[in-house]
Amino acid sequence: MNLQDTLSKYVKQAVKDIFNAELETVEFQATRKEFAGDITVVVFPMLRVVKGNPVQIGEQIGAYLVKHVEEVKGYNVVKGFLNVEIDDTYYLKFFTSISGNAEYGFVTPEPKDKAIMVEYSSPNTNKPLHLGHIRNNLLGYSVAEILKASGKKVYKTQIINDRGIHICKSMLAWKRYGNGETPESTGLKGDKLVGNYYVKFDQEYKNEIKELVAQGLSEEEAKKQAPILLEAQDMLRQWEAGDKEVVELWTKMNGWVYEGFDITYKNLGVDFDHLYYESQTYLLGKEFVTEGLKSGVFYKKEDGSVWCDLTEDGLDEKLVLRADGTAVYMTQDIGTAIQRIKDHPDVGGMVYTVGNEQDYHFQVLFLILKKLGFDWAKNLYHLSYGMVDLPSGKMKSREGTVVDADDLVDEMAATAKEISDELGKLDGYTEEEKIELYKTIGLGALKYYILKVDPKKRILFDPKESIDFQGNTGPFIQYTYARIQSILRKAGSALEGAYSDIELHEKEKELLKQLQLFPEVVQNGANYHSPALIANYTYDLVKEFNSFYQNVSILGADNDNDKNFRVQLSKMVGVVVKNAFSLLGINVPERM
RNA sequence: GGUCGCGUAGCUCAGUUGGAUAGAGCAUCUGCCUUCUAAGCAGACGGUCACAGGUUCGAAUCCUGUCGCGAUCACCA
Repeated sequence: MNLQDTLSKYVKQAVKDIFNAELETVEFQATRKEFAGDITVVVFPMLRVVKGNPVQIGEQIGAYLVKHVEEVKGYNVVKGFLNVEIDDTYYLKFFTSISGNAEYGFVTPEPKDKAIMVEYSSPNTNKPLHLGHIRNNLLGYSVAEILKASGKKVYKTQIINDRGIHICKSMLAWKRYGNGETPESTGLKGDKLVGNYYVKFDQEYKNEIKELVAQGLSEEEAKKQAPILLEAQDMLRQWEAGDKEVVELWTKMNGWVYEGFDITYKNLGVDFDHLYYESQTYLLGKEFVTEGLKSGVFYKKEDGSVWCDLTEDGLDEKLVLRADGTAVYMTQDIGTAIQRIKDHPDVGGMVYTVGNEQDYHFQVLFLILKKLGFDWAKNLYHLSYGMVDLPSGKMKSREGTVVDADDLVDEMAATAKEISDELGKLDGYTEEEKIELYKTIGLGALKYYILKVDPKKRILFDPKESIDFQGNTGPFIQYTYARIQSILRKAGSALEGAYSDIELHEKEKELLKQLQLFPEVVQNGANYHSPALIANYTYDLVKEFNSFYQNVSILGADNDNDKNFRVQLSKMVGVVVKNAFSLLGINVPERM
């Protein structure tokens, strides 16, 4: 039984014994720093069942707790707040129970429990990944790791949007203007090469529109009739018909893109258990549209298009199949979801990491899947996150106003190198070790910067104001970890030495309280799908440790008893920092 | 226009069952490296929690309205 449960029980008993009243729940909060005490009971809510002066009530309950609860050594009452002082032995007992547990805070999944599938990334295969994708990847990966740590079995997946008109645009532009260029011949990453032709297409398209407008067409007409667009649409039809030449080109260029993506994913440190390709799932979606037609979930309009009427649910009518029988986004997503459960029958729910611009789409998708009668449809969650905008506004691939993912990762590492060189603490490191470290720190800064903010809020990213390495940042936390490791390297026998009858320093007690919170933080992070909770917790822990470090001598303690305890406490803080950061996908260095 | 989300210090953000004088970082200013890593610590400065009502012993938090920003309302994805 934890402290709060114990106190809760005795507070209820006190109210019963003293006031002859029944208390439903007891409200607790952490005691503010300016008051003595470790945990605070809020008296006000009790006034509903106990009439009287809150201060007096607090006094009486406080006295009762001191008398009956071993862990309570004192109390004070301020207004309606009963501040309870807890004996050091309670905290020391807690520390003994977790010390040396490398998995502290993490829960091992039960094999019989249902798994969760987490989808993230899911790019189009016509352009390189940019900062917006980075947020998506970091969020999805982190939430998957947090769910795992909270005791769930997790599959990471994505749906690769590998078909459609956007791909044909790059293909056509390459065919027309590419002169047979390849990643090998140009030295470009495959996704970058293909992306260039996507941009090229757009330029030509715009030129053609201009010409047509000059010839007297309206802009709207020109946009529809530009020959290059018509040709791309023709290419899409050929692809759907299985035209050998088009499919070959499609396979080749997508292959280049995948090679490029793999490098980016590797650099970001994200991975997937099972990939899905739209080109392989959209047909299943069509099948289930037919099923839904039979069962009356959908209906067909005169022109042959198929719709779902959601007006009774407060939404609109939604198209699920075009009049010409081809699939739309929704068709494909229905098929993908069903395919995933077919492949992984142990999956009982899914998390979709997709930007908030698609909130409506997922509301509709989930509703349709429910209407189709899938029991897992009630466990679908749209992890909706805000856009990453630049000071100039939205990032647009076609207009080249994007922060490229690979470039940004490189720049972060370069900044880490600059700072590290200036500080010059890496004597004895080989060049390879240094490069690895710069990457760890640079990525740590980037990942923390993005993950510490609430997913649903939009992020304004100014490339001119580089990401900080001081204060509430990834490198600060990594630095603290390295600092702890430095102590442990010098600690010798104190790492294993016994200790007893410790009189806790205020800073030590604060650290122990903070350590106590970690398991709950992991669960909250999972429940709220929020890496930000983990990030903020870690920052608080590390801040507390640094204060301890600067105010209390660890290796220079007065006696071995204190020294042993402090070293082992520091080690445990390191373990939690490392574990917490692993949930954010951030590595920690031994030195920096 | 309908729907959804956001609005907290100059800037970036915490504040998740409604609780004490709203907290951090950056920036600005003061101190602290002959002692365990100063990417640090200790402190100062900085707020009509968008605005107006309401519920409550108590509201940044819940409800209503207003304003501002964003997204969405495609036989696009």
